[in-house]
Amino acid sequence: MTAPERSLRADARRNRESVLDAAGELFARRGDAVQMDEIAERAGLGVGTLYRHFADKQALLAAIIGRRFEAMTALARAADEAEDPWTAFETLLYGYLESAQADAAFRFALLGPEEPSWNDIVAEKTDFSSITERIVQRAVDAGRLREDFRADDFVLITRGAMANMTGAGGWRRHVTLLLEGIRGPER
Amino acid sequence: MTAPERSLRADARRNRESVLDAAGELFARRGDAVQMDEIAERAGLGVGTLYRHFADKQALLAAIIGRRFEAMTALARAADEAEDPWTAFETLLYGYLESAQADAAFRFALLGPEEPSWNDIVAEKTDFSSITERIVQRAVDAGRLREDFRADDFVLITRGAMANMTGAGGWRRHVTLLLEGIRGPER
DNA sequence: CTCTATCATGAACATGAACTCCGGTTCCGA
DNA sequence: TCGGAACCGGAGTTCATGTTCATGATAGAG
Repeated sequence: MTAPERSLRADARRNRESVLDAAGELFARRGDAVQMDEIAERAGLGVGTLYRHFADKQALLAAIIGRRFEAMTALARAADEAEDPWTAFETLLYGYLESAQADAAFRFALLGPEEPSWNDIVAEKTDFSSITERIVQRAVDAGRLREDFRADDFVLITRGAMANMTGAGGWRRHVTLLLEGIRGPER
Repeated sequence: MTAPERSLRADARRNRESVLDAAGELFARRGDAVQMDEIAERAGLGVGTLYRHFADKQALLAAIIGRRFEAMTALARAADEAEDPWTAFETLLYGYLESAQADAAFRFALLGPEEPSWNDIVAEKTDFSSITERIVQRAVDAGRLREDFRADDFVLITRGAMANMTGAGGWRRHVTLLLEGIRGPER
């Protein structure tokens, strides 16, 4: 994901961070629609500098999304700490969705029609998938999720909720409706 | 919706239809991404002719989406014929979603982040909303939908399912998960 | 302090897609 | 059959954005 090799001049490293921060904030707020000049301005740099650090817009976006996925992985790991399986699941689900709500670029990347890869890239770069699988399995084993619930279903409901994030906070309602169909035999 | 006024010359009317057909098919397949030249070529016309009939791309898109919404309204009306409330609801839901699956432009229009209006425009131009409300209410009254289910929730689950239409047929699974949380006290 | 490899800058360029324009064509009523 | 209003075509214009590159600045080792 545009790896920052070793020994970068101090100013260069600083600028790189500025770009990442500016892009992160703008992408989060307005998704892919922000333009390079805008990011440069907000970072207090010239456009050329952006291109010194990232090959093109796509690469910059990828870096940002990658960053978010790392945060998601940390979040999943934390959720997995909970001893109660249902708590773990709920923590993961709501944590994921609240993060998604705050990041339009992330949502668009996952909801867009041209996403052949993101979920796959994630699988290679992080162990988000495997942690999610474990959490789901724990909840299933405890009878808190229907028996046939799979990690793929997590993606499904996640996408569904994200699709309801424009406008009011309808996604919580969506999740509520889902939860009551998701719960297993116990309780 | 770019109303076809009275007395249009025969060739003009014919061409208008060609444009609508071509645009409908292309938009359905690839969404907003198709370009005007492409539509013109497929319709066997010059771009100029497109612009004679539709002010801009947006207007053309609006005409297409409007068309689909009329079809949706017919579908809802038909569903409402069923005497069993649950059958009516299911017919509407699956009919809606199957249509949506066949029309990418429609999906993008509803899922896109810049949709302040579509659902509102629909309310003004068709009575899709009111029919849906009636069908939902019938199902609620019969105890087939949870008591607090509202027409807004229909939009919610519909959006959720549409968000799962890229890739495999995951949307059916999504609906299944939802249904089992949607069903009311009876049965 | 010096020197140079590294970095920054932003006007200029490249690209692509929506839209316009007007000479040529066709329809249709009388 | 004829006149002219309505219509068509598609090359060219416009505009918006991503990307480059020649020039100037600077960090930081020696």
